[in-house]
Amino acid sequence: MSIPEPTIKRLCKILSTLEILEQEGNSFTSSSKLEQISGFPSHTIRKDFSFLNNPGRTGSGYEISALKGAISQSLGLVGENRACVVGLGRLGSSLLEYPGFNNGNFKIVAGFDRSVNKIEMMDSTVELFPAYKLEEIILQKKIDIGIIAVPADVAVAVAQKMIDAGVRGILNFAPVRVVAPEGVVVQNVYAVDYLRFIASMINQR
Amino acid sequence: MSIPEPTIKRLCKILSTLEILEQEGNSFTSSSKLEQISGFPSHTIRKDFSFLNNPGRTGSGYEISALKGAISQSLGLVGENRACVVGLGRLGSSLLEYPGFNNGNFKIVAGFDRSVNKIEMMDSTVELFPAYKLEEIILQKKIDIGIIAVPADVAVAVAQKMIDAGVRGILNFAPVRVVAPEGVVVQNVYAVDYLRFIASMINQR
DNA sequence: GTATAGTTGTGAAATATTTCACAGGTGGAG
DNA sequence: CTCCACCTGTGAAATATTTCACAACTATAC
Ligand SMILES: NC(=O)c1ccc[n+]([C@@H]2O[C@H](COP(=O)([O-])OP(=O)(O)OC[C@H]3O[C@@H](n4cnc5c(N)ncnc54)[C@H](O)[C@@H]3O)[C@@H](O)[C@H]2O)c1
Ligand SMILES: NC(=O)c1ccc[n+]([C@@H]2O[C@H](COP(=O)([O-])OP(=O)(O)OC[C@H]3O[C@@H](n4cnc5c(N)ncnc54)[C@H](O)[C@@H]3O)[C@@H](O)[C@H]2O)c1
Repeated sequence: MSIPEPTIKRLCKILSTLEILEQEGNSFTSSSKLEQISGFPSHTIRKDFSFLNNPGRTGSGYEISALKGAISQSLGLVGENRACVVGLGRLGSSLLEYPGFNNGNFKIVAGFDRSVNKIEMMDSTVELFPAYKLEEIILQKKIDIGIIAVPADVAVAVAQKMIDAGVRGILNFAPVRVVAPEGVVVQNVYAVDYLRFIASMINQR
Repeated sequence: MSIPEPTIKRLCKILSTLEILEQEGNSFTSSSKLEQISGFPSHTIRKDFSFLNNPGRTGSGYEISALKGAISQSLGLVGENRACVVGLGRLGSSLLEYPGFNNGNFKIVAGFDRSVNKIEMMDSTVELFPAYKLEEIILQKKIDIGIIAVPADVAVAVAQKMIDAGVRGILNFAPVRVVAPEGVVVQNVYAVDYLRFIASMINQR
């Protein structure tokens, strides 16, 4: 039985929440605590968990580490998904050290910028390359996911190169709608969309 | 009749798409063209538009500027929503000049950072203030929406100050789940959630 | 004029998702 | 032990959303 998309999105958020709870020293939680933190109703959360295999124990709650495992497994978040960041300006350099990008199932294995100078000056734990090596390195390092942090006018071209080189997913921060062929998953993070959503909730509900 | 939330989110994205189309010199479009760009099925788009008042003309398509107006109006995106950015590091300084934040219904009217030095050195068209003036300026400039771009460990405190000062919406980029009382709309942009969503689509569908 | 290929808008049907209700379990206090 | 307050898991009901189908319209070409 396939998991509904709204459930997948909630599970992704809950996974982050669990990591935060764990960092704070908790090892158990419950659907009602998760409701308080995440805002999703507890019955929805329990229903979501019913797509997992036996994550909790009737009567007591959920053991966080087991729950994390069950969610990761059901979402197919196994193994190590390799990603790269293209465009090492303000946003891109921040993303290189974004906590959580290098935890668990993800690893940033390369950064790219057009400016060779910038690459040489930057000091990062991630290996950096000039932009013209993008396709070569994606193939060589078997990179699955490309993260776009370049100016809008070159974003589509960068996306095309990534697709040609065989990435299977793209996370695009540039204010351009990247489209991809069947088989490549794209998420466009267009910041103004969130502002609009906030404003529409403020102004009408 | 209130607009379904999935429809609202799609309309927000379509609005961005329309702006891009308009910049490219188009003045008409159709649901099938929008399908190609946005990925949403054309019948869903038309159904979404049925919540607006008469945006298009049967037979021909949609006039982009009229459509933009109809969407904005229905979403309550009227007047000028004033916003501020707190934390002017890499992400924050990029957000200050993010195109689209200062277009149409939004205006960034202030930036804040803890480092007074940074504020004095930075050169921006937006007025900048030291962080301790946050509440004062939010009140004075009647700021509706706060954007958080500070490190995770201070994000909750910053959010609380914003709430106390009376913002009605918060867009949080720090990897912390900000919770707010009824009446304050929060959107948490937790980048790793998108990576997880991409990975789960790649690995299972 | 007439065909043709496109278009919108929208009820109704088909699906998907959320909510409800509750059986049944747990653990701690007295 | 009993009581109490909490918990999960899940079918079934209620609701929300998407999809379909098509009448009606428009613009263009010939
Ligand atoms: N979605 C969001 O939340 C969000 C937030 C901030 C910025 N942005 C967007 O992210 C992008 C980057 O913003 P920024 O402020 O970091 O810009 P920036 O100007 O600071 O950095 C852009 C970097 O890209 C590099 N670059 C340019 N062309 C390139 C190419 N063809 N290949 C590789 N590298 C190239 C430049 O050398 C530069 O280092 C912009 O499109 C911006 O609008 C999105
Ligand atoms: N969601 C995303 O897509 C995304 C992307 C990149 C970064 N981030 C997050 O955004 C945040 C900022 O990242 P960054 O790389 O720009 O960090 P940064 O270190 O470059 O900048 C942080 C800035 O916040 C300022 N600051 C610290 N405490 C403050 C306070 N109490 N009040 C006001 N200003 C304060 C600092 O002076 C600094 O200028 C981090 O939490 C990061 O994890 C999110």
